[in-house]
Amino acid sequence: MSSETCAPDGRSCRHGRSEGGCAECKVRFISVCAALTSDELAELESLSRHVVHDPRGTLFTQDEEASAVYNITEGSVRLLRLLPDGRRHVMGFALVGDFLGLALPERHTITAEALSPVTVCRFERRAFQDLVARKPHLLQRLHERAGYELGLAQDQMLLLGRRGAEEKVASFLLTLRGRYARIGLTSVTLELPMGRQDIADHLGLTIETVSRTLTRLDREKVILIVPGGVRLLDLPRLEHLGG
Amino acid sequence: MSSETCAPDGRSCRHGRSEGGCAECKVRFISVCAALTSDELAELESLSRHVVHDPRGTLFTQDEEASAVYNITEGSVRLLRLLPDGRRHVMGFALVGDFLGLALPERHTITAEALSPVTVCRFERRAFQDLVARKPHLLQRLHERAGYELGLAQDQMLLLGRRGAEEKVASFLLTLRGRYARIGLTSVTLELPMGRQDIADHLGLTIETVSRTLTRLDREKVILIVPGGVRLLDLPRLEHLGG
DNA sequence: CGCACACTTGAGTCGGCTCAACCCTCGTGG
DNA sequence: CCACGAGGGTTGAGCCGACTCAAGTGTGCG
Repeated sequence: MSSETCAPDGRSCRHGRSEGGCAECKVRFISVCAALTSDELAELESLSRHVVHDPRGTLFTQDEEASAVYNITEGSVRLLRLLPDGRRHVMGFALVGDFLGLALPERHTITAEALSPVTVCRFERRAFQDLVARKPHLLQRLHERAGYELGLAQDQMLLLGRRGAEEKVASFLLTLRGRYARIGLTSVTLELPMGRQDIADHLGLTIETVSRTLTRLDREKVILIVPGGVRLLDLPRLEHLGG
Repeated sequence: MSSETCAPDGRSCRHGRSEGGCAECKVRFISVCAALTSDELAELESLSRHVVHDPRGTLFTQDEEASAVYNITEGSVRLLRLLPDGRRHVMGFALVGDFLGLALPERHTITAEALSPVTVCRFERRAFQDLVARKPHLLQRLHERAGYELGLAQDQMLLLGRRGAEEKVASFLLTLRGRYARIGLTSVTLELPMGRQDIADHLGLTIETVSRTLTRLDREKVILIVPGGVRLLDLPRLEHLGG
């Protein structure tokens, strides 16, 4: 574990060279890296640097210049936008294997904060951009991924426009379940690394409404609230509620 | 004006070879085409076919195989998603210069319907994809555009999560104004090619609430409702209301 | 004229928000 | 060991704004 210059609040960030290397990386086949040959992977690896963030640490901040792009190899991240008047909206949550900054923007449009201990594969944006320019099929892959994100954003808009707190919460749980499944996590118990306030800000509800709705679903034995998550007891019913 | 096979409802669609050619195209410099040299433009032009849609005509439908991508050269389009239960949500509106299908999806995730007489530059998806594969900087440009779209989607999510009908409507008008400005249309009068129901479905409101809100803004002399649009009378106030 | 369609306006209801209190867990320190 | 406080979560009472339902007003068109 080296000790280089780090994020403003030094406590929330440690650096280190990749250990097993990309070849053994657990997100090797679920992330954009899957588009690369082992040669290219080696090249990518030389650009990468593992960074660990403590919970509540900031990966990057809205409007700040985008100096790097990130691939999450461990932990969960919340992505949010702040309004001038102080209100906030949680655009989404990034999980293991998710790529942050795939639009390769000049400036970040969102803030990313660690929800748990988070490990990311960090690439200098400039270097990464150069690599992309030389590897069209990597760009292709990034673009596909961006299309997927766009689809998620559309789903989310639909959800927000759709009224009904129950519908929103049920749909949120199912979506999260689907995303976990996509990366090979199919436990009956759904981890909720984010707090109630985050869920509320994500769904356009208040924390009280989220809490009440979850409690009601629990009372009706659709879900079971457990520490750190929920157990999905009655999936058909949940799907019926969520659309 | 040739007469080839056409959309299912023949009345809403006519084909024709580009007239002035891409070089004289009015969206030449505001669309993705701006990334191309004149040589490439010629190549692109050979793939293109102008198609005219009557109002209410369908350009393409959600879930259907994406056989082509489109560049709008005239008119406005509404983009919507249908839910199994019949509810609909208007994801957004595409204006002159907008590119449809830039994620190059296998299947369309949305339905596109003409709001007015619409002319598009239509490219077979396969051929277009081949061209993109040969021209990395065109892909680059598409990807940038996708990033821009993602930003718009985030703005829209923020808007939907934010309560307050007035805030939503004001923000919608300002956003539309900004988009018109971006393509060189800076009239005081804002064209609203979409109906009240479309605005409502876009903002997660009901048609009555949209109507009432516009009426109130009119009464308070912030806007003036005119046939086919609104005149923005008190921009500072509107900006204050919309954030 | 009469119909269709888009939009407006009004009255009453209801779901989620606001405000406020309370509960529980966990870490800290006497 | 318990007291304490902080933070996250839950629960309750009342209110308010957007929805629902319903009727009315245009405007264009055959």
